[in-house]
Amino acid sequence: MSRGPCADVRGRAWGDDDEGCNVLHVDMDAFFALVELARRPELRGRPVIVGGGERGVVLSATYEARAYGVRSAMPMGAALRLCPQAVVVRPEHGLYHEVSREVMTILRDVTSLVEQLSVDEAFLDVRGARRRLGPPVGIAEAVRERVARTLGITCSVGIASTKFVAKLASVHAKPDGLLLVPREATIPFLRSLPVGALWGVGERTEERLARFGLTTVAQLADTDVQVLQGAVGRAAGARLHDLAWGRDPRPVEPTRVERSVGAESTFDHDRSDLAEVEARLLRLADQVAGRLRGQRQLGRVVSLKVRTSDFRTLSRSRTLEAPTDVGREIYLVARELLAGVDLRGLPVRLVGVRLEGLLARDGAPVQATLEEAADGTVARRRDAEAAMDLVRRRFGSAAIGPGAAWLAPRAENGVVGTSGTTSSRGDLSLR
DNA sequence: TCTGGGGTCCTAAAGCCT
DNA sequence: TCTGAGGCTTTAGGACCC
Repeated sequence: MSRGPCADVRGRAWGDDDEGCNVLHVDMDAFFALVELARRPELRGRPVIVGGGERGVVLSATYEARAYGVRSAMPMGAALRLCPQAVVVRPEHGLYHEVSREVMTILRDVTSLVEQLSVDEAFLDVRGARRRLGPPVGIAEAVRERVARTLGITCSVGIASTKFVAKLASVHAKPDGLLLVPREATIPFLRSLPVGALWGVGERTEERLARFGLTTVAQLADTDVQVLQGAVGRAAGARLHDLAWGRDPRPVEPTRVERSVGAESTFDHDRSDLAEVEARLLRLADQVAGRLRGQRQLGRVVSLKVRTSDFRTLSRSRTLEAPTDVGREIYLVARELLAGVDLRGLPVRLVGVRLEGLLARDGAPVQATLEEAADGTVARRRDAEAAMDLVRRRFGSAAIGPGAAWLAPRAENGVVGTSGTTSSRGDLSLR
């Protein structure tokens, strides 16, 4: 699923000296698609696209589909025009997370220094594993063999002295391959790449750099850092210059702290009725709160995201007096933020809510306001939602939900100054 | 062609405080 | 008391990654 550079360096040997090359980047090949093939072998050899939905995009595609130009994040319509004979499979995220957990277990058998980047990739620091398991290339081969044998899917591994170069190496090893970039080959390897290969250079930055005549990493490396900073900003300019010279001191971090938790959803068709948008918002707030409680975390900043039919994205955020993990509180703030957004009369395409400023629940104050704390409303609400968590764990996520989603989405004790009946009780509905 | 959902990080403006 | 500088925080938005 990585966006790969297109320089013709694949298959070139960069040497076999692994001295100081302790970082492995393990990247699953066409992860979702190959997981589907593993359980449906009759699809092997055929172009398969995982994605779909009314307004979906390609989440993953087999290499047979990619041969027709199908890429991840491409709208399904466009993908099917390129490859009409493709088999479309609806994603099953629960399954992919399960397989992902098994992959990570295999990786943690090698070393405890595993930094999971996403569902399908991870960095390993194998410095300490060398004595037990041998050189990094052997470790990488063993990992690839075990993943293929036990899970029936393939992965590619990049080996280098830094995380960034290991990641680039795995891209060039794809599919089902392995590439070592020795420490002394780092600079020539990097200089052979286009600027788009650098971490943090997407479409916009690539265009901006091109206006300065910079299209290759070599050109970028030879450019004064202040010129780069003028082109792409202070932080990005300095970082790109460092990366172009192979400077990347970031260690492999097995315990990364999450900075935000959010949920968003696109309507199957754009909605003009605000009540429908609010109902979706309530469901999302409930989801986010449930995840926060599951992680024993609280969030202090509620952030709302709205995308209108013209694909304009607006965001609003508010810092709470005290952090929360209560869905109803998150919903009420998000709804107020929504009321303050000028939609210019356009229908809503997407709505999302995110909690930022996370902290561990243990020891943090949980009341929303002094008044609510005094009458125990928030504590009761929190208990009710925690009870819903238990029901969901036992009977599934569809078993219970916040009732106001379809009962009376705008009737909230006059908090937002709307009319309608009020409901100060739990609003729980068993489905 | 018509663009998902989960995130992270950066920038800039504005407000507040010292 | 007024003013300005500088730092910090909040907010909005953009770009990027998988």
